[in-house]
Amino acid sequence: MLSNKTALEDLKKVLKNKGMKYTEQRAVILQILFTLDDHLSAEEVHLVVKQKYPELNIGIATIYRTLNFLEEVELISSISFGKDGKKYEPNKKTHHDHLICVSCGKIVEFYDEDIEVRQESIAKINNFKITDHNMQIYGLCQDCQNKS
Amino acid sequence: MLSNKTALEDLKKVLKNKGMKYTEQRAVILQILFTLDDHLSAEEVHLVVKQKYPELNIGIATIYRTLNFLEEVELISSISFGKDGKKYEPNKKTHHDHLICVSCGKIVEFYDEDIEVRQESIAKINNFKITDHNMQIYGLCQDCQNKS
DNA sequence: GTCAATGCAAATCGTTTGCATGAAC
DNA sequence: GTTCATGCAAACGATTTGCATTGAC
Repeated sequence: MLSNKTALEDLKKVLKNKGMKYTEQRAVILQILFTLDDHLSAEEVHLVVKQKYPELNIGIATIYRTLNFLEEVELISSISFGKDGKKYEPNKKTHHDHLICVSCGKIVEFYDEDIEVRQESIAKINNFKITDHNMQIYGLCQDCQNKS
Repeated sequence: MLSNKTALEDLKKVLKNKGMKYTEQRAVILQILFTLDDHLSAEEVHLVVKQKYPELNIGIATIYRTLNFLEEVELISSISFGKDGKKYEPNKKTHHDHLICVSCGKIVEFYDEDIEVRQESIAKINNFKITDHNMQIYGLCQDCQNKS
């Protein structure tokens, strides 16, 4: 479990290791993902940065470059939801999957041990060595069921 | 389970119902998905059509329009794989999920009753009414494990 | 002072749309 | 003959790239 603070420390460490530079842009993008702790698209991150740090005048290219980098070094991760495209979240938590409301877009995280175990056996049966997996359940959340 | 033949019949029926026209382009695209019985991207479908029916001189716009239509009327369905984007498959089979080799791109289909049941309970716990779900397991297939 | 990172604009990729032409009915 | 479907090219949205400038070290 990474806190906001340790994530920043990790960023500095990784950058130094790779001979890369610590910049405010990189720090800010990482912090936003960790403090908002939500699932944000690249554009959404851009909006938040512009709003919270207008003096930075950050470009969309930097957003993309930084998100790609942060994902590469595993400080954040991304998932592609059907229509809504790619979204990023901080790597704070252990593995989990997502319930997504098809009406309002709400995202609920869940973890199910039984499913994890079954996935392992399915991979074994098919002679696959798992590197990763993801699962999305789409449906109507309580609120949206009530509305209709 | 739809065979190649019945799929074509269904297509004709749907088109008539909707006051739309039966064209060779639409038939050919449907047939390719049913006979190859693989997971193809729009571009891949385009390539196959051009190769197998060069005289049709089919445009990429028609490919997209037709794939969208066929998916809408549920003769085919699509899934988005991480890096590889959207792929289409014929609606021949019952529901299933996918194992995907991260090295060679091979796709293996599977169905697991336990997982389906668990998904239902997870949705119930979170007050979601499931409309759909999908799950991908990424890993190395047997062949690619041997290579490395 | 050096080298990497940034912002900007142009380029690119996958997909969609507008429109004149051609094919199905 | 009417209407819908097609091919083509232009438009589009999301993402990436090239390049001159700026900022970290």
